[in-house]
Amino acid sequence: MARAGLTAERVTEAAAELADAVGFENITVSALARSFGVKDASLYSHVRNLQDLRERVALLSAGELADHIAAAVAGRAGKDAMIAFANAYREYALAHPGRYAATQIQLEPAALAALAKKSTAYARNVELTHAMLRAYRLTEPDLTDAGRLLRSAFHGYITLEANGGFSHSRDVQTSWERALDALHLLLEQWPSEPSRHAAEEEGI
Amino acid sequence: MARAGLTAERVTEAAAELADAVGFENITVSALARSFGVKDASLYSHVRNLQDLRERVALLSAGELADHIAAAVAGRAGKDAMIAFANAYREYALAHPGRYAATQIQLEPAALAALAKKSTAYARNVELTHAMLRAYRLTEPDLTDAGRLLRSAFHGYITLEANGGFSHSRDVQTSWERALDALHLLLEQWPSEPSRHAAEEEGI
DNA sequence: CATTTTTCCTAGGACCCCTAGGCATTTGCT
DNA sequence: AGCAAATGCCTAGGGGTCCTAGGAAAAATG
Repeated sequence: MARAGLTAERVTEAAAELADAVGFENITVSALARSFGVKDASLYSHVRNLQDLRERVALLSAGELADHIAAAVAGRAGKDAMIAFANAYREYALAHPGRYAATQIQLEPAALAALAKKSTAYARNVELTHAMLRAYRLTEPDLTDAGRLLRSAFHGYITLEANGGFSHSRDVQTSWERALDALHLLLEQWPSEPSRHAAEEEGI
Repeated sequence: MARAGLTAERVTEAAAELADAVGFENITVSALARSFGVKDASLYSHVRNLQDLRERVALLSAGELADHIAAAVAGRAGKDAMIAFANAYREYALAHPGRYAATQIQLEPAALAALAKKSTAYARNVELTHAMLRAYRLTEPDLTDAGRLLRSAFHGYITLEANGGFSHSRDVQTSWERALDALHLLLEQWPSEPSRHAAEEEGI
């Protein structure tokens, strides 16, 4: 019988496709085997187990996401860069929901270490965030704090949007653009110290 | 043989416990049955199927979350209310990760409609957000936009935190407090129109 | 062409979801 | 209290998934 020509890469790629189609949580070794016209046991020559498969999809996707963002941000600075970053991030997440979900799982330290040589897609994402923020002249620890807030807002907005969390009639695209305007403003005036006003009102 | 005394409520409650222990995605009818010392087929008298069980946990949790927030916000206004809201939200999510994850699934319209009489926990959460924001004197559509950004930031921060997305050494609690300060500032100066500055730079 | 390696297979165990149908316990009615 | 009805939990069983062990055929290597 002619062989299917499987490799770890092809399997991972197909798993990513499947994830986008049915959701990352719902990918299954059986379905993957069916899509190759192969018995499920055959896949275990290329992938250790389901968890391993998921981690491979996660690493693939994180790399793609970083590439997509890097391409969008290249040559831009300041607000332009921030907007481009945010839109690239959202585009990828909405176009590839399964892959994006994959990037959110926490990897085994082993999996991370094994792929450290591949310029860890994960670290790149954090680097990209920091590079983008440097235009706002923030220094540590503000850089980390602002980066966390920004990534939280992006990630939160996109997952809520994708899960139907925004039931209101207000247009989602417009809200997104307004959110980016607001975040830009926030970065320009990042409060370097906890507001004194609040501290006074708190104490008694 | 003595009966276990199951009801839909007790089963749902136990499922919520289980979700907090092993993760919402990993709750299983079998494990639940074992925890009651009962065969798994027995649970299907109280719960239609696994999806039904998940929806029940989601509704239970959404109600608890709304209660927790409402209690924290009661009697507060302005920044106090915003901080209390945010901290209550985060507390619940970190203390009950499985339940919190449950609140993020999208419910069947049928499930929502069936529970509409129970003052839909979901609508209450949106209401609470809007009530909190009214102190900032925002009007529609800014109210919706700001609410979406705020919920996104909270949700995003918490899920990233829970999934180990903040690997940096900077203290997570401090970052959170700084994020709340920043968001307060943002709400006080919410930009009612897209910034003209950006519009000029965009065009050519 | 012979040997080694790789790819894919069959067989099978463990766990899970869910349905059908039956006995036993509890409840409600007279 | 006694009896019927409703309910709670059971056994039996089918189908799906993950994964391992060991074998056969194809491909790669000498």
